[in-house]
Amino acid sequence: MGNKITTLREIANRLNFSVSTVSRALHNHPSIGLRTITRVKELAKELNYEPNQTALFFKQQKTHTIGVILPNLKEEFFSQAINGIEDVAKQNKYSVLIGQSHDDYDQEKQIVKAMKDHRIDGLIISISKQTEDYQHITNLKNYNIPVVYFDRVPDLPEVHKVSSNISSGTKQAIEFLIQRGHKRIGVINGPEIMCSCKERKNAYLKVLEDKKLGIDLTLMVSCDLTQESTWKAMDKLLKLKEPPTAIVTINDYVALDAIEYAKKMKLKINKNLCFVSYANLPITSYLKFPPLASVEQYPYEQAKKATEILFELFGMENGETSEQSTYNNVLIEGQLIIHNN
Amino acid sequence: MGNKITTLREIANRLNFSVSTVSRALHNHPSIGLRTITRVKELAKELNYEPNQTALFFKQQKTHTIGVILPNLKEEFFSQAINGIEDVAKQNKYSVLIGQSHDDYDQEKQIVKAMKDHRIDGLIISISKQTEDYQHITNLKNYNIPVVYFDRVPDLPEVHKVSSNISSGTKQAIEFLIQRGHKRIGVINGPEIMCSCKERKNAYLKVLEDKKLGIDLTLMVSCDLTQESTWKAMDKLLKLKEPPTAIVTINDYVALDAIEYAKKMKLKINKNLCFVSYANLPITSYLKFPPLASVEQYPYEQAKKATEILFELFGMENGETSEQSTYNNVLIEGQLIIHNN
DNA sequence: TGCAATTACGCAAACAGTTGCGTAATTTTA
DNA sequence: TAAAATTACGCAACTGTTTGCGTAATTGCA
Repeated sequence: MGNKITTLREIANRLNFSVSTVSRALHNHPSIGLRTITRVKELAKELNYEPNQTALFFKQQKTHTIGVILPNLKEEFFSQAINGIEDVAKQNKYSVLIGQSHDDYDQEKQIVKAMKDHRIDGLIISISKQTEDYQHITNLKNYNIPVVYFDRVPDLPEVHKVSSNISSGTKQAIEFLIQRGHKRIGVINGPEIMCSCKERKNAYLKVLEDKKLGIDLTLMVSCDLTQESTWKAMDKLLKLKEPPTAIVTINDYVALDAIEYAKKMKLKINKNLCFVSYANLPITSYLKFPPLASVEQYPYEQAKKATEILFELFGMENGETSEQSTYNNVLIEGQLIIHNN
Repeated sequence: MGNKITTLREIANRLNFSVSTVSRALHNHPSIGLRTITRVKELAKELNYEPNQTALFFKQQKTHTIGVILPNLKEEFFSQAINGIEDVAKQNKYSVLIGQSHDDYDQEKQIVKAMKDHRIDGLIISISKQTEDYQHITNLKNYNIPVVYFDRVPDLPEVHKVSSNISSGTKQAIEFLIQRGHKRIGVINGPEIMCSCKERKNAYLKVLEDKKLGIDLTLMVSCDLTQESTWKAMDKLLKLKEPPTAIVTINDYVALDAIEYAKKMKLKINKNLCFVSYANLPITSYLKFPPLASVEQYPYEQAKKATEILFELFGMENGETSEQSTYNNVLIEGQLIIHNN
């Protein structure tokens, strides 16, 4: 019943050893006699001794915990990502503290603070769509908490980050549409402050230029990822004098909303109007009207890689506490997946 | 730059006070003079003092952390649930340690151990579909770690749990189908070891009896939630001499797999063969062939309630360390949502 | 048999903070 | 003006574990 938790002292008292001897015995320290080691280990097992991690966390200034902050676990993209993080963490015997920003800057800030207070050893973060300044995050280096960004990464040079290669993904998407004969290709992009959106924009323009299709900036609109703003964006595109015959959307969720709007407007999906997007969510395979194709961004791999980098940083810390000279900026190649319908 | 983390000692040394005075000053202890309090607080602010939580965790034997173990965040049900948990945790200034069992008993055990070692203050868990014995969890009471189960709860009397009222949900589902004229209603249930599955079975039988429809046990098959076993289950049902005209499945994911199988068999979904399930996933609204109806189980509310109970338990702990006389067993009423198609 | 080497263990500090108790210094009271 | 009350602070212990250093006890060797 009142099963007291066993401490080193308890074992030491029972065997008339000092606490330090017991500690060393359990760690097979060479200066402890074999008989002592045996006796200590036996009693430790009998009493089901388990070291008090909080004491260790405190002493070692390490919590064996990493923080993970992402916008929203409801998005399959992120719930896949967290698997990659958990898997690597588990391999390294680390625990995972989770927090969702819900794409809200203030919440993100709060969570970062809570995790810093919790003395996490490192942070993996995909920033909220509202986040424009990163002080609350970069500030963590004052506490020696390394940070690795993934997917939604900031446009800063001196950070570690893993993200999808939006340029090549966009190239694949647009070229796919051009090959299918589309000449007017619209884009529903995300908020300009998101780094990936600039990249998407530039890649889009570059492909059109390379293919000599001519550039019409009215074909490029943006949304803030909500259904409402997506519908507004669709409205703009469909009201053009020459509306697009295909639309590339920032992700599958926006695509679904856009498709819903198009249906309301009595357009035949993937006939009058084609859609291509990013993320390649598994659920699209069950859909009535899925996008024609979607750029798979490998969230599991992105997150896994980010976490691996974080653990590499843990390893390096010992050697050079000073500023590192190199920052990881990993690009994961996307892959356009064409859905058969 | 090498911004050292400020400690109480640092402040004490600079002001020539003792550490204890500084500590008390920061807590507005009445025995500290106003001037001292002011000076201490000023310097603390200047040096950006932040208490070392790991030291506090250690001293107070509390980590202000709750553990959450669930089968899989990929399921929207659970990613909604975690919002409920996070919200309540945040209100109480608690952090959330996460772990996914991936419906694997051994992984669940490992995670429980890791969380116990981490000295979480309490645990919220939805058990894996493989879990038959609960010792690894009930064992936590030896460490004074209270546990609240939710959704997938064990069939034990002396535990705190929150789950969906499967009986009433099932009643709604079956009666809905009967009202629509169905006389042969099949069921694809989950593994018998899952507590909710027994309940579903009993509720099903009871409704049929009440409505005097006659009971044919061949209409009730089970699966282990994988696509493969769902297809096998469908195969059994469809090969009956008199196959069912409607099928109730344990959840929407199984429904989707079952529907896919039915399509392969050239059946007209929701014409030849109707489906009703549980969970009411948001994605079903985008589906080509959604189930006719689905029992909403309010994962957010379930999880929120479970977490609230956990915090109540935290509060009680002080008063009575002995065995509590009452155990929470909350049933959340489900609601059959009929999808318009 | 006496000295060095080795073996086997204990002491105490350190991590950062909280808190019971003790005690100077100041103020109030008679 | 001395005693009592109050104010304002410090000492030290405590949480569990690790680890540098010191030292008895044992062994080896000459």
